[in-house]
Amino acid sequence: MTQHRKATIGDVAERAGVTKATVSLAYSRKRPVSDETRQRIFAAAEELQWTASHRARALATSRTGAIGLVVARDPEVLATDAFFSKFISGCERVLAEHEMGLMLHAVTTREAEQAVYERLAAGRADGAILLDVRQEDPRFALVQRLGLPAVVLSAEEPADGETGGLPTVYSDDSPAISEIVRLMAEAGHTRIAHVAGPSPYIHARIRREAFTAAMAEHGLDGSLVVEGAFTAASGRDATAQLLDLAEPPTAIVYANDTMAISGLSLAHSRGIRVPEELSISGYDDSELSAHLSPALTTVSTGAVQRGEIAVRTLLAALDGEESGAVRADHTIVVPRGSIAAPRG
Amino acid sequence: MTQHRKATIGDVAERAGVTKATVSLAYSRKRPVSDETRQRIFAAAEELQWTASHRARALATSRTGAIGLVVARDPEVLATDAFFSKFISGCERVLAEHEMGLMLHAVTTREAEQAVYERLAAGRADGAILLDVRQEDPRFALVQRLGLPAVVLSAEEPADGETGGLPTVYSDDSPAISEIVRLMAEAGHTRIAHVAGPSPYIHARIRREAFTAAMAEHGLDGSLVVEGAFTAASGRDATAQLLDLAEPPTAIVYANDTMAISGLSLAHSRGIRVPEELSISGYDDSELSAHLSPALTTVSTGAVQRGEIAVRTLLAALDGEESGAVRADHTIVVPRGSIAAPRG
DNA sequence: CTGAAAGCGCTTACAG
DNA sequence: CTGAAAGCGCTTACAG
Repeated sequence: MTQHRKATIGDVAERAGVTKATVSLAYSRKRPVSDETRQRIFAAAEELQWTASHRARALATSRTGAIGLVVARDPEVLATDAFFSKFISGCERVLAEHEMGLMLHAVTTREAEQAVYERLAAGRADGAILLDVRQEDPRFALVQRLGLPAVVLSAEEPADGETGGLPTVYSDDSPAISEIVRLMAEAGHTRIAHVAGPSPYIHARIRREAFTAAMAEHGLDGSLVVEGAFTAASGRDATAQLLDLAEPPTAIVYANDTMAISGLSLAHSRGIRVPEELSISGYDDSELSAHLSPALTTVSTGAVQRGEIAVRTLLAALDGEESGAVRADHTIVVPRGSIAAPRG
Repeated sequence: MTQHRKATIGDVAERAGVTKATVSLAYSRKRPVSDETRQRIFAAAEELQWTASHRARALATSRTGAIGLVVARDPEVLATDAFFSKFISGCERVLAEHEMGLMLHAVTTREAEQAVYERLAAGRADGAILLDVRQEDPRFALVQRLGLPAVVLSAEEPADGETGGLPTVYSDDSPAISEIVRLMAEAGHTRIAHVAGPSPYIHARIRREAFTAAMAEHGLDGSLVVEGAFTAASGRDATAQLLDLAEPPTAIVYANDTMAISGLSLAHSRGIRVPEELSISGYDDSELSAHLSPALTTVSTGAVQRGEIAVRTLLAALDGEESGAVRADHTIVVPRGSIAAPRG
């Protein structure tokens, strides 16, 4: 009989000759339990192969023990973007410490996205992390209406009230872009282009603005910008467009590695040597970037650390702590072989 | 008052002048409810902004409404492997139809892996999908001991009892590899090498065996195999090793795109032109593969469809249906420009 | 240090 | 077609 159905806390209590409360307390340590009693309880649990039901615990504590992450990008992009899996593994690291889990949702439409947040709020998760934040992102209001605790991951320090009062983990993408522009400018490049990410994204906008600003600092024209979609296809197209110009750039700053890699490949196919004839840089520090020829100068975004920090911040918020904006300062340029002096 | 705490089914019932059971039934449609009553209930729910608590429902139904996916690969690999995100988005597609979710766990150690499965079994998920299956995978016994329903995703038709009686979704990786070898052999290549995945994985073994068998069919020596780790670094190293041979291969069959791309890049850096001097092929059909120069001949594995099928099979198993082994036949070769006749 | 009871918010037989 | 009640398996005040 005990063989077939899963043991419950009641079975353990009975076997140990105590009450359910005592069993619960023996594990949670929220109240002292005598050593002897504890031994009996643990032994009984062991024999019955009992572990507390997450479902029952969730109802009793009003805590699900999971946080939600919804990604609204195309699976193709997800696949090639180095950020997500690093970020997720950072999240997992700290979730595991708390025996919590990550509910991942991949959505492709706005309606699906909204439905997912509603489900998360209905008890599928205790909170959520908002990625790929857009200008005046409607999710800020949505999670608040739903009463779903959330932290937002941003690429710039949020202005007051910008994220609707949600705790924000941010890293400033600007300095890295400035440094790359500086590397190129100091190498002697004057015609430098930027292949940006989709403009609604804050991180894409920040990188683009940082590019333009840095160009100005060096007295260069920073208006040569083409908008890509973070995909290999768009990186290739944008690069073709730039190389077809009457006066093509001698250096290109890409907003992510995927676009940089397909751009590099396109250049090669046209017989344009990198970095001798064209300097390039990526963003994300994907594993591949280090193993290309030339290895790609890119930006490590500390995605793993940011995942850890984002989860810690969310857990703190769940415990009622106010955290406001916390800076995750792990963004650094990784110089490799894809930038050199321009020809002639 | 109703403003602050979330409304419960009891509040809705009271407002609609019915019992909680009727509210529940009005939504689940498990029993007829008169139109008029239903209207009143829906109106009350609307006013109170009520949605059923997943936590309470989970306890009452003994269903969590989520399935577990644990990936035991390095985040770096995850990041570059095109398979996972496609597979996950396939899973999501059908999970969304059932208003279910995906609990994702990234683990790096065997102990962590086991702990995660225990938590899943303790009520964090209704079932799990086993990926990256190894020979005599210990997880088969583990999930059975834990009473956790599971389906396994495999790269060959499972022999009787091989997966411990677990339903298996399989696709045969062999034909695609055979076809690639055929393409290379018919182009005139005789020294063809294989950069394999880690041998404990069944899919890596199958691709390797398929390579050797296909080579034999063409009367060629299929022993030139180097084992990689599915990473860019390992693809680069394996390629260097092969190109350093006294008689280097004229064609290389890689076990995934990431290794092929870094191999391609290494070849370029040595001034070896692809495909003129070296033909190569990948596996996975990553987005990048189509946008390289030359575009990579690769294998589309139908990862999205396999995700869908795996989840459907798992859901069927949860409903008590026997399914045994189901074939997911979506693996096809995607011919592109990276294979040509050998020189001279 | 431990017990007895109520409660978390649903669903599902059991009656009518 | 609907009501009243029990139950899912925990946790947490409340007593002692």
